[in-house]
Amino acid sequence: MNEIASNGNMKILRLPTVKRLPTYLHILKRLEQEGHEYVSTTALINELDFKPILVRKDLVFMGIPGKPRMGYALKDMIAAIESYLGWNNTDEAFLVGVGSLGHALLGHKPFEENGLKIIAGFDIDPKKVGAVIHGKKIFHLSKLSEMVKRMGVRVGIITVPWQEAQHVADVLVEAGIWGIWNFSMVKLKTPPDVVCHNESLSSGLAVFSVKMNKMRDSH
Amino acid sequence: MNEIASNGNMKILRLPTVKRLPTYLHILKRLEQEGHEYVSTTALINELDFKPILVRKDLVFMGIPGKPRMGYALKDMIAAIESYLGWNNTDEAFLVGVGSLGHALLGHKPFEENGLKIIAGFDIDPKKVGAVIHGKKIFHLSKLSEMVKRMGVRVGIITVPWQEAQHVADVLVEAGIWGIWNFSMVKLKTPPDVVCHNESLSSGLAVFSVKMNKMRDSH
DNA sequence: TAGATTGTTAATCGATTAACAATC
DNA sequence: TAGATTGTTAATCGATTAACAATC
Repeated sequence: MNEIASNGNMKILRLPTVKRLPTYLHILKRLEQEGHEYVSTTALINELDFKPILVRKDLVFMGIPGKPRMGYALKDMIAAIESYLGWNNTDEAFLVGVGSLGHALLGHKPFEENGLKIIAGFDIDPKKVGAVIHGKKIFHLSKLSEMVKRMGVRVGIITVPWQEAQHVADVLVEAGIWGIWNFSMVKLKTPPDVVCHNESLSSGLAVFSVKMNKMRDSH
Repeated sequence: MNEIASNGNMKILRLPTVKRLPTYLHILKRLEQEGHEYVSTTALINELDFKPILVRKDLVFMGIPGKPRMGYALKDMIAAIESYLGWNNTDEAFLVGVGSLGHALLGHKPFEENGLKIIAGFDIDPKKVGAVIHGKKIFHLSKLSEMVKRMGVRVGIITVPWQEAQHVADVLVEAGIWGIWNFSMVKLKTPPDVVCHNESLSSGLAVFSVKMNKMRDSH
């Protein structure tokens, strides 16, 4: 009856749940390091903005069983979440566009712990090509296609200005990439068998701005 | 009857709508620069992942009127969205934690266009203190409180490792900050009159990872 | 046993989508 | 007028919350 919990592949996407998983993971790892073995959802919300029942629903969704009176085994929860996210095996990625955002992502350590290893950067700026940033070499964009093919890289990260984004996506797709994490502000046109996920810092700023305005109004 | 459209203050928050606004804004500005004056929601979705009716609902929510047969006036839409977000007047902000992410945000140009001007950075690393990054000077954390008070800065951006985040938040709150944009992975304990918005790159990566896994499974 | 916690089932809430009348 | 588009009202969908039985 419960298709989700009993289905090992877990094909059903519940985005709100997925977005909460990294937060859970972070807290659970902390608790584990502090020597805990079990945690209850009521204890968890001290570190969390969500209600315990919501956490429980998320865990049911991933098929993680708890023990009445005890809570959930940290080791199992961590393993289940990491496996669900695929963060226990690493994808190699190329990053295109070494501006200030690209620069930061090249050095963002959590990505490597979370199954995404950026192995090189690409740009067209001669001042950047040849440089080594956070230990990763920067190549000219013209090398991208050949290197994707030769090295079998599956993931591309786009941090170029929006005007260039579609062109870069076209090159990546042509080279046979499987997924694109797009930090530019444009909707990319890609074939249906390429995963394309758009990330927008501006959306976060918009929410923050509106919350601030609301607070200001009430003063 | 329609409290939202008729209420100038628009106190009601609809987060999903707010998150879409920056995307609209970006497209609308582009169209305006290309010389268009009006746009219909059906035309808009060429550049968008949403359905036209959803865009229309969002516009009704902000009280932006359209003209049957013509669509919406770009100038009015842009002005209304910017005013709703408060992106037409600028907040000054301090950024704490000049690691690779902080470094990038200091140089992230869209923020300035969107009402958020980072005017200085703070860190405790002697190698960073005194430096100038993307034109912004880096001060020692110990100067933070006094400078917030003296300069009347209202917004703090936290990009320190999670272990330090609560301490930095405490300093900001004590100094009288109004809002905190928190890029660390911990839930900050702040008084109710301080706006605190958490941003998580990991959530984005989680969604991307799960989409990738799903695609892989279907191969 | 008493009590805390899980996990199921049902209720509520809010957002998206559909249908369609109103407008130019 | 005919046709395209807005904007209202209703229907659907999905996520969160509440209530409570099951479990240790």
